[in-house]
Amino acid sequence: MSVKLTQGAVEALSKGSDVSNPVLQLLNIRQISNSSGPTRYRLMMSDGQHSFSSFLLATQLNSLPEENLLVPNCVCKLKKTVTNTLKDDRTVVIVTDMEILQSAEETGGKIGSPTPYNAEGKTSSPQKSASGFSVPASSSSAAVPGSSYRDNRTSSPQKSASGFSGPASSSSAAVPGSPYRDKNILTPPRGSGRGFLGKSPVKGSPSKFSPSKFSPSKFSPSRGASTSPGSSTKTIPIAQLNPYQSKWTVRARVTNKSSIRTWSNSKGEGKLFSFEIVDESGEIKITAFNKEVDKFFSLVEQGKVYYITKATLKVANKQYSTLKNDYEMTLHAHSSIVPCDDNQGVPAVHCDFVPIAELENRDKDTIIDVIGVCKSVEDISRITTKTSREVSKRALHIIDTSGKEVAVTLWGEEAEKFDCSGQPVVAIKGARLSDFGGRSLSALFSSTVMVNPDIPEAFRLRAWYDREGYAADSQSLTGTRSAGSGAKMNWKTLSDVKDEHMGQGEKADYFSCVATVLYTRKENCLYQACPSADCNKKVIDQQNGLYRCEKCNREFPNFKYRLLLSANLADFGDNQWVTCFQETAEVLLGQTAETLGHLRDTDEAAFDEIFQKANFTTHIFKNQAKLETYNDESRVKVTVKEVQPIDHREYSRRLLSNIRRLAR
DNA sequence: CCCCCCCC
Repeated sequence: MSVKLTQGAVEALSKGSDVSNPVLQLLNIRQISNSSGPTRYRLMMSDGQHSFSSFLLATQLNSLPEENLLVPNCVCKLKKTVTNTLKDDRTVVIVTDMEILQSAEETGGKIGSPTPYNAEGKTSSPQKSASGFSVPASSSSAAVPGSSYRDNRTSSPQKSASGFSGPASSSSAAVPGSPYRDKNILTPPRGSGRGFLGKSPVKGSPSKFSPSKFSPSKFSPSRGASTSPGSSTKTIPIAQLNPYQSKWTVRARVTNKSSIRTWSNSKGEGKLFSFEIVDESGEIKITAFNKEVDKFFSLVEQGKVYYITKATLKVANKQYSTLKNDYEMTLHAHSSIVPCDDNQGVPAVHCDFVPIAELENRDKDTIIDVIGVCKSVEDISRITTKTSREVSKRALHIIDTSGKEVAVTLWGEEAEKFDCSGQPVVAIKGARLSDFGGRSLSALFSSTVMVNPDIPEAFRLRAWYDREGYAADSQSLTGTRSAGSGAKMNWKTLSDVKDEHMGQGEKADYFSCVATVLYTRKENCLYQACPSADCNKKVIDQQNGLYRCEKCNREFPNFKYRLLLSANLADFGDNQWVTCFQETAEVLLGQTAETLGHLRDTDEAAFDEIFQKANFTTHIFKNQAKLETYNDESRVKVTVKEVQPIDHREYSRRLLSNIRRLAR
């Protein structure tokens, strides 16, 4: 047996004590009859010592039983649970995240001889039910929180087996409002001051919220004892919100408020707006529809802190959200949003600004935060999307102290309303990086665009721009058709060039590399060329003081020297022979062809020294790789088109960010 | 109950 059950976990879970990632065996699973809403599954779990049948699977985990993964005898790790205690101290443990550690086949059967756990500690007298589920006698069907949902003291306890029964076999399931028939299970009860939630229930690991970011102590009663107006309910961290509790209040800052949008589809039409809130523990999206739009739209302001309570929690559709929360909220008629003047402990909107120059090294489609001075704007334009919708767009060009510039596209209302007067500082949280024109950015619906935000970065940028930035000769990462200068460099290592078969296709390939000159071949690097300004043809020495150009069909009394230099370049992984023509060879050797020709003829030692000095120098090379066929033999020829000195600051920055990217 | 993230 490779897995070990966590003894004592059943008792701990049922008491709502902290137990981290307990390992339990599933003994039985039952689908709860449900006429509306999603199917619910009830589980009987065992820790080898005790079994307990009041586990309930959160609906977002329904795929586990439906794909026959969660079947009796399999062993599971419960990664996240919520223990809810009912009025009469009965308990239900809702499993909101789990992992199957060992299949039923691998496990082979029931582990140990667990006895039914009796929460009250009374002597349990298990009874065999029709369904084969044994339950403590004292709890009967009521281990399921059926009646409590309705504050239904008058409904007599159901004696039916386990509360698992389907409609035909039991009266309990036929009780109107039985939670498992009622999608209200996802809605906190209202009216009753004591509903489903007795104690602070969330157990298990804080999950994706890193402990460093979310210290539970910060929410301890002493520190987080804020209360919402008109209620004695303590605020709870957003990370602890789930659909299985009622009477919660969160205190959080609005980070991203949408405009009002309308929809019309087969299911109907209406309007909505949404916003996101954050506190120290996490974030969540909130949506308001129709009447709630009228009620809350003007109240909710970007950046402000509110108490929010009585909204419906539901499982978030991850497809549409990048927020770190499994749930989202919908406001309803009884929801309340109250401004809170005390911002203490509620984090301001936090941005992790990426310097514009650094965008070159980030992957396409990455979501990043950026800040810069809006140096210029393009005119607004209307475009038609693939789905033939019309939308406004406007590109801003922002620059930061890295001296680099990038285009950012705003859409729709954001584009129409943007006021570029006075070259404001613009910060965008959650922009998407695109590779259009090299590198550019696009605002999403989930982006927050802030003009002249009150943050230190903005003040620094303002000061920099007004002092010197405005005059800077900036380089844009977003290339334009007219000026290719900002075009993206196609960085390769020399081994990439071979591995990727560059230059072996029909067309030439272009790449840039950082490489060191290992060797320059001084032999035959100079030739005597036609002295005509626009002819570089090699001339024939007539040995009579005249030089003949076949191309110009003329004889000249003179010639000019031209360079055609072979060099061997190396980087850390490979080397490569390349050809440098006149201009690039002159840069590499640091001399003009004329001087070199003269030296060769007059001072051979000085001539040699120039080549020695060029060796082991490192540059940025922009190259062309092209297939060349000669005598039926083809090989890739690499020609250097440009040699540039390395900006070491820029180079180290790129190197570092590449290392970081590779490490991710 | 929405869920559009676009274009050169």
